[in-house]
Formats: sequence, C-alpha cells, structure tokens
Amino acid sequence: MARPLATAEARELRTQQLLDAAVSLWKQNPERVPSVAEVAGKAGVAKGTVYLYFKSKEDLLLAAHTRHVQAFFTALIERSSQRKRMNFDDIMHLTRDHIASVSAFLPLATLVAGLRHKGVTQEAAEAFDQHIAEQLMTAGGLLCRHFPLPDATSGVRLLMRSYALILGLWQLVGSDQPICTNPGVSSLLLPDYLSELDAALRALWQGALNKKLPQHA
Amino acid sequence: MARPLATAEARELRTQQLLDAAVSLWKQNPERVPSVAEVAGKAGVAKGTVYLYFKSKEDLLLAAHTRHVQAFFTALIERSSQRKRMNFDDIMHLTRDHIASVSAFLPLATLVAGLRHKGVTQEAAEAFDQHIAEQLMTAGGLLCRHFPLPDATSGVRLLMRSYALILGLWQLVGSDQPICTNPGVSSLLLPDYLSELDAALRALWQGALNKKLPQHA
Amino acid sequence: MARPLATAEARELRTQQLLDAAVSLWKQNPERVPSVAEVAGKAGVAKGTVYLYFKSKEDLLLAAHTRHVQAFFTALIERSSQRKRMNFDDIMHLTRDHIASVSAFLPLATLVAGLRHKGVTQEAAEAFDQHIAEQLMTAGGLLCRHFPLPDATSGVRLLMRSYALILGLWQLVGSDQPICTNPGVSSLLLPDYLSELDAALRALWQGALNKKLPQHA
Amino acid sequence: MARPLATAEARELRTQQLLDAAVSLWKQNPERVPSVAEVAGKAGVAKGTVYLYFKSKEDLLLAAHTRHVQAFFTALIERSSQRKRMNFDDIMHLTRDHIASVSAFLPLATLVAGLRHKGVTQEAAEAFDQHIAEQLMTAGGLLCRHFPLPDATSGVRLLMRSYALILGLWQLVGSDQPICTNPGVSSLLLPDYLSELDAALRALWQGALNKKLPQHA
DNA sequence: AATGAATGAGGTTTCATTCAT
DNA sequence: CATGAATGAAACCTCATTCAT
Repeated sequence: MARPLATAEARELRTQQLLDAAVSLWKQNPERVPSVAEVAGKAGVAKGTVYLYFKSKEDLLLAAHTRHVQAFFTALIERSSQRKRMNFDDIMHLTRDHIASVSAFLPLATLVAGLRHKGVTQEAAEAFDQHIAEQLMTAGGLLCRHFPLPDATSGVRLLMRSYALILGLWQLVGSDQPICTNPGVSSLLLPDYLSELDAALRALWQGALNKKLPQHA
Repeated sequence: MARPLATAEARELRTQQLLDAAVSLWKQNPERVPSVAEVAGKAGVAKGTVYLYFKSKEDLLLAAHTRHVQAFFTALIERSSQRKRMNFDDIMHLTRDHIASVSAFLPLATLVAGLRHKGVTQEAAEAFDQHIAEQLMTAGGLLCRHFPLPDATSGVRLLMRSYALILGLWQLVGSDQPICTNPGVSSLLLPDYLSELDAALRALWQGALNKKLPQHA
Repeated sequence: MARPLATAEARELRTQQLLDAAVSLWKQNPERVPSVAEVAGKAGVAKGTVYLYFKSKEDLLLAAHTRHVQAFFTALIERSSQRKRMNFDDIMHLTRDHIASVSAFLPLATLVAGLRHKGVTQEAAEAFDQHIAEQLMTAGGLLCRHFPLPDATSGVRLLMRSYALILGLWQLVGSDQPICTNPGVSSLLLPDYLSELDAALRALWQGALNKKLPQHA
Repeated sequence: MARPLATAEARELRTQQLLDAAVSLWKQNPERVPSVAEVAGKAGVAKGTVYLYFKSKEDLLLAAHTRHVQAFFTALIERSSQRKRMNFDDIMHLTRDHIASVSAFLPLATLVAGLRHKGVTQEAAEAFDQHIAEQLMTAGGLLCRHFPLPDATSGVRLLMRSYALILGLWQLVGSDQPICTNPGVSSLLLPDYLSELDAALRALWQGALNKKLPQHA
C-alpha cells in the first residue's frame, strides 16, 4: 500500500497520477465518466485518498481539464514568444495538436461545463476562471506581435471566440463520433468536425484580421 | 391522483407537464439538477409514471432541451417564411428572445451536452440529432431569401457556427453569472455575456456576408 | 333469465383459463412466480380483468393450488368409494400421479404456504381451509373401509401426516432439483425425492396400521 | 452513525445485528415480511449497508433461518454428545424449545422454502444445503449412540422425516394460528399443532425404533 | 497520511393493484 | 364487463463522500 509522501513534490506527483488515471480511464471508455473508485484503483491508491488531493470528484475533473487547457496555452505562449512570425496555420496546428486531437479534451471540457452547477467547489471554479483569464490575457497580448490586431483586448476576444467555436461546434457535431450512426444527415452537412472547425476558425480570423487568409490544404 | 389518459393528445399533455416541471424546478434552483422524484412531484404524478414517458432522466432533460431548441427554430422559420426581409438585428432579437434570455436554455444545453456520455439512450440521442439536422436545413435554406448567401449549405453553416458561438461563449463567460464573485477579472475582459455575444455574432455574420453591418447594439 | 346461467359458466371458464395460464407459465419457468401481467397475457385478457376473477394474485395462486389438491382428493375419494379393496401401493400410486409427479404441485403448495402471511384474503384462506377439511374428513372416513384403522379420525390424521411428509420432505430435498449442483452430499443421503418419499410414507403407514407392509419399490 | 468495523468479528457482529433486526421485526408484525429499509433502520445502519452483508433480501432471510436451524442442531448435537442416554421425550423437548416454540422459526422456514424460486442467490442456497447436510449427518450419526438404530443413515433419515413432519404439519394446521378464526373445523380435527406434532413424531419414532414409546404426559 | 467500510441520496426497475373510460 | 394507464411501494444498485482506525 502506498505510504505517506512528505514532500510537496511527492504530493504533486500523486496529484498528477490521479489526473493521469482519470484521463486514461476516460479514454479507455469514453462512454462514461470514471467513478472515484476506478480512478483511485487505476492510480493505485484507496478511494479515500483521492479526497486528500481533491475536494470533490468534480474538482478532480476540473483539474484534469485545467491541465489540458494549460498545455495548450503553454504551447501557444511559447510559440508566440518566439521571434518567428506566426500565421493562421500555426494557430490551427496548435489547436489541432492540443485540443481537437486530444481525445479526452473536448469531452472533458463539455462535461466540466455541465458540472459547474454541481460539485465544483467555489474556490476551484474561481481558481480555474482566474487561471484561464491570466493565460488568455498573456496569450492575447502576445498575439498582437504576430497579427495586425488593434489592441491586446482584441487578441483576447479573438482567442475566446475561437475557443467558443471549438467547443460549441464539437458539442454540435463532434460529440457523437463514437456512436455516429446517422451518417446520411450529418455528413451532408459537415464532412467532419475537423474540417468544419478549420473553415469556421478561418472565417473568424479572416473577419478579425480584415484580410483574406490563404485557403490552405 | 392523475388517472389514465387514453388519447394521444392526453399523453402529449402529460409529457409537456413533465417537461414543464423539470424546467420550472431547474429555474427555481439552478444550482442542481432536479431529481426524478422532484419532477414527478411537481408534475403531480408518481415517480414510476415518469418512466412511462421517458426512458431515463437524461432522456427527459434532453426532451426539455429539444423543446427549447424547437421554440427557437419555430420562431426563426416562421419569421424567415415571411415576405418582409430580415436583417442581422432580427436574428439577434430572435436569439435573445429564445435562447440567451431564456434562463434555463443554455444551462440545460450545456448539461445535455455533458450528458451524452451517460444516461441518454441511443435512440433519444439520434432522434435529437435528426431533429436538429432537419430544422437546421429548413432554417438554413430559408436564410438565403433574406441574406446574400451563395447557397443553402452556407445558411446551415452560418447557423451552426452562430449556435456554436452562443453555446461556447456562454460556457466560457456566462455560466457563472449566478455565482459571479470574481467581477474584477471577467468584467475587464467582457462587460457581459449578451454584449460579447452580440459583438461575436455580428463579426461572424459580417464575415459570412462580406459586408459591414451597422454597429448598433 | 337465461343470461345468468350462461354468464356463470362463462365466468367459470374464464376462471379456469386464468388458472391454466398461471400453472402453465409456472411450468415453463419454474424459477419464478409469473407476474399478473404474464398470466393475463397468457390467458388473453387484460391485467385488470384478473382482478374481476380474483381478489389478489395470491388468491389466484391459492385457487390454482386448490385445484391441484382437489384433483388428488377426487381421485382418492373416487377410488376409496369403489368396492375393490385398496392397499398401500394404491395410495402411493395416487400420490405419485396427483402430487409428486405433477411438476407444479409441490412448488405451488410451498409458495402458497409461504404466502399465507401476505396477500391472501382472509375469506379465501378460510374457504381453502374449510374445503380441505371437508375433503380430508370424507377421504379419511372412507379410508377405514380399506385399512384396519380404529376410527375415522385416525384416517384423517394418517392423511394429514402423509401430506405433511410429502410436503416437508419435498421442501427439504426436492425443491432444488433444477439447481441440484451438490450431488455428492444429497445423493449420499437420499437417492432422490420419490424413493425417500416412498420409504417414509411406507414407514408411516406401517406404524399406523401396526403391520409390516410388503417392501416393494 | 455506525462507523467502519474493521475486524472479522465486528463484521460477524454486524451480521448478527441485521439478522436480529429482521427476526425482531418479523415477530412484531408476523403478517408481513419486513422491508430492507425497515431491517436497516432497526439495526441502525443504512439501507445500502445491508447489501454489503447480504446479496439480497432473500439471502438475509435465508441466513436468519439458517441461524434458527443452527441453534437447534447445536443443542441437539451438544445433548447427543453427552454421556447421559437420551430418550424420545428429550428429542421432543429440544424440538419444542428450538423449533415449535420459537415463534418465528416455522413461518420463516415456510417463507424461505417458498422463496427458493426468487431472490436467493445460487451460492447462498447451496451453502445452506451444504450446511444442513453436514449438521444432519453429524446429528444423525450421534443419534445411534442413544437409540437402537441400524446405522448412521437411519439416524439421518429419521431426523429428516421428523423435520418434514414438523414443517409440513405446521403448514397444514399451524400457520393460521394468529388468524385462527375457524375454530370449529380445525379444533375438531386437531386439538392444536403441538399436540398433533407430538403424536405424529411419537408414531414416527416408534415405527423407526420398532418399539412402543411411553404415552407421555 | 492512507485506508476502505459505511453512508445516504437518488436513479432504475418491477409489479400488484386501482380506476376512469 | 374489460381495459390498460397510472399508481406507489419497495427492491435493487451505483456512487460520491465521510470518518474511525
């Protein structure tokens, strides 16, 4: 049985293991949210131990989501900090690599959004909001270095609208991928989530930047 | 005690009463999803009766959401069928009246999106998708009569992207309205959900229609 | 009026159909007591109709059991009324043919015994007791014509003890026939229900009649 | 609130408390089988806890019955192991004290017999059968020390037949004691269950032992 | 700190019974 | 009379959460 880990980094390690376990279970069976018992089992600890690291199951899921989001922002900010000028396709690549193609990202984002009415502690929710806001402002500001935006706020808004599209479109057309049994209708409308996402984001940024974007492959 | 209702319209009535009860309870206490027992009680029927009308609680919630969506589409299609030409502000009004200002709409939409991984029966999910697809195509096609869109598909896509923005933005900035305790951050970013929504949709449509829209609020 | 008679026998017919349905379903699946819905369905009537013929499900089961018991007593009394002298083997034959080999008899008897604490209406229970008592006394009295018993009461008691053995032994060793998975133990103890029953009844009657009975199987 | 009990004996204690609660409720109101919620309440535990100890309500009832049976066998085996020779009256005393006069014994035995078709898990049923078989063989063997029986098997059979009589007679004449409203009939037939039981067992043992038993007080 | 038995809320299911049509 | 939708009690089951050890 796992024994006390005194140090802060040990605690951090355990925390990450729990998040890993949750995400891994989710990927294994995307149809259902893993139970606390399952997460604990997968992480090799007892059920009660989970509550030494998270106030509630929803807090845990929110933390897992935060980690996903963080990875995206880290990549975005890192790339934005480079000298080399970014273009829209760079943005799309980041989006694909860290959001659209991370199988658990959007389901988890969707679930967490629906959970804000339930077990998320107020402080966790606020911490999340605060955190996202900070990242958004940092990344939004950096965006001005690469794109002809009037001010930092425009960058922030563009990012927010982009994320809203990413999330909203997925909830509309992407969430039933695993059980997609009515190909007739949806495939008429939209070839698939990624293509539609590309087109929608392209249109959004085109409008925001007041210029035609190359039509991409 | 409610007693047998033989006719189809009586059944329909009972169904609506259950949805009414669910939505009403939700509005009373937006913090939590009402239990089946509460919904049954509010509708004046026995708990078991709920399961004569819906396969699961999630199916009921999905049906409630469908009704919300339906109301919007009905209004949109009705208005689109009129001779009088629509402009963007008409669209915004419809959006506000049937979506953004219907207090339970977006929370329910968000919840339902997160629930697709749980108790929704496959048939209910498919019926919902099918239904939405039909409405989208009808409404999207009619849109061409009022706006300079290349084809019906463009109308459908514009509607989908609009809805994605409506939903995604709400999940980003609007969902914590009732517990909004961090005014500092979010109000810096965004005055409020409705204003940001207006701006975002305006930009989206502007891009899609290739023309400047009047800047009015 | 001619109607009442026709109605009465129609009613009787329907009653028998319901009992037939119940017993037939029981035989089909001896693991479970058929539900009222199943009985009704099998008999081709609606659920509610069952309650026009029986006050409760338990009354129905009791009636089905009564019919089984009646068949035995009818045969016993009929045979006892014949001139031809009976011996113990005749009794055993009757027992086998009308009780031990009627697949639903003993399960039903056992169930009904356990149900007397539940849904059986008082009047149905009393009617059953009364009926059994009458049959017992008749049959017990006739027994004296064939066996050297001191009085009619002895005949009644012999019958009761015989039935107690039939029922009690079945509950001890016979009821798990379908799921008999521990052959080691029980087959050591008792070859099978019928053999043990034969031996036990033989001993009982031997004692009651104060004479050795031929040892035949 | 009752809290975790780690040790095996604590678990055993909790198990016994649940059985106590069930039997006690049964005695309080012999007309109905207590619900799981009632049993849990009486035992001071939560409903869900019952299912940590028993797979189903029927398993619980079977366990309660097993305990009754066990008490009888323990007394019988203990007495049989003593040097002092037993006679039939000793057997009757044991029977009376541990079976016929334990108010819940026979109703429970009857109920459990009727329940084997329902919620009893196969393993519980087999465990019960196995257990009974072991006790029977032990006690049956010991019986030879006190009574002139040809072999151990005879002892086992005598016990089984005795128990069959005890149970069967009770189901015939004893089960309606609490609601005994037809004194006319049954009292004519049988003064009461205990007397008839005494007479019937006496006859059975007399036959088995090939000797007249004293006519008892 | 870690554990996991116990909790209790509540969703799901079955089913005997009732009653308006 | 017959019907079957509705009822309500209760079993069954899962699961997040707590707390004594």
